[in-house]
Amino acid sequence: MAAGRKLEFDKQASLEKAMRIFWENGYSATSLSVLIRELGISKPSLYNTFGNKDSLFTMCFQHYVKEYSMPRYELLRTSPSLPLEERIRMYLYALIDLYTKGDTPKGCFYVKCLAEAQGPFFPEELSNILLATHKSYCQSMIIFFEEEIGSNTLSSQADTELLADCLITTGLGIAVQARSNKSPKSLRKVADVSISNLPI
Amino acid sequence: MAAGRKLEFDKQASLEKAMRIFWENGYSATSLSVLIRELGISKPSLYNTFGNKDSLFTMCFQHYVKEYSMPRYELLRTSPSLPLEERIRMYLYALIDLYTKGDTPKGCFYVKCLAEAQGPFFPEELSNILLATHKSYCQSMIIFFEEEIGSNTLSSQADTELLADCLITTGLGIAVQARSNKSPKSLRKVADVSISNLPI
DNA sequence: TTTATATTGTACCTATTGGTATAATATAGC
DNA sequence: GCTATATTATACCAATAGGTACAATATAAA
Repeated sequence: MAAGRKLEFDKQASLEKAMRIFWENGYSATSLSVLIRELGISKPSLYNTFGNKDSLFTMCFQHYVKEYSMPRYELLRTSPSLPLEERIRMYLYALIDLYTKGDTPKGCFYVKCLAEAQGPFFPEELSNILLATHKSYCQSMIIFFEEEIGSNTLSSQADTELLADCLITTGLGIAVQARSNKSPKSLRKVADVSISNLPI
Repeated sequence: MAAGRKLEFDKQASLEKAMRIFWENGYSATSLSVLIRELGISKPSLYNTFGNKDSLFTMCFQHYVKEYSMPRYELLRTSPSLPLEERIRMYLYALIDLYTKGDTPKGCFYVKCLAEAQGPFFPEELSNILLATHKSYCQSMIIFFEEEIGSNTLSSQADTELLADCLITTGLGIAVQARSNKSPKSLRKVADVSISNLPI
């Protein structure tokens, strides 16, 4: 173990807390003073552990993708015996639950980041990370559908890029609606219609 | 005419400029100093004409709804001889053009506002206005579909609330995708799928 | 032409922003 | 127990935030 005084707080727990604050308020509206007050640590401790505001935000975003987005995305591959349509339903329903239930803020942190990015006063490096992540998310959704073709659960005629775009767009729209207090019940109905329409 | 010195700038033109700045950057990331620099007016002039930052933002939002959202929404009622499906397509295509083309910022100001609202540091009065507007937008979309039933262009069995939710959710998702640099071409394809799926 | 009113420019206000220097404090290895 | 290292608390920094007081300036009505 390295010499020196020990950290007096749990780094992962603090990251989770910070992420929820950004999730609720966005990057610009979240100040360092609020962060240190809510995390219960001092400013130098925050800088010592997470770098500056931008790098903390980046870590929060990656934490969200890893711990919140990815597990839902992976529902598409678990239960491979279920029809593709039903796995997509599981995926969308899980997103709806995430966006509307539990003790986390309403809506989707990922979508909030996408909405906030790209302005001239938003740090360019952060924008690049957010957009690159979204691009790779879209790409992996395409790959998912290609693999479905490979395992004969999807017609080889299917337009995988279109399918990916449709599914992702539905998820994004649902996220905005959830943030605006739409009920999970009505959003599940929307998801059902969206699924029944997919050209699969 | 009222006595006193005349305004040295065009109030409507300034409102449009301010709206585009908010559209690009959101409420929190837009500072008064940027606004007065870009509008080319002094701070007291801004306060004299538009109140404070919050009331200027509110005016910008209402300006957007009136001048940008509403005209697209009304495309659903113009050309009543066209099938409902085709009018919905016109509506969604017009939104896609707005979100991706022209000299206005990418994406949808309305969606950006919805995404930013409701945090504890976002002025509560603004949140209320944004959410109330969204609610009434959803409501008027329901009414639109009810009127379609009345004019026999939609089955009386149709679930108007579900139809409204689906159409609006699609529009919101497309707005986020547009902000994230998706091409209008691919978004039109998504819109087409979404329309072909509508339970009409 | 005076007078009442409206807009302007300059200068200023307090509070908060993101970020840091410094010194005290705690720990692990020797 | 000493020493090197890591974390802490306190205090501070310049820059900017939203907002205003005030005097100068321009205008329309009387």
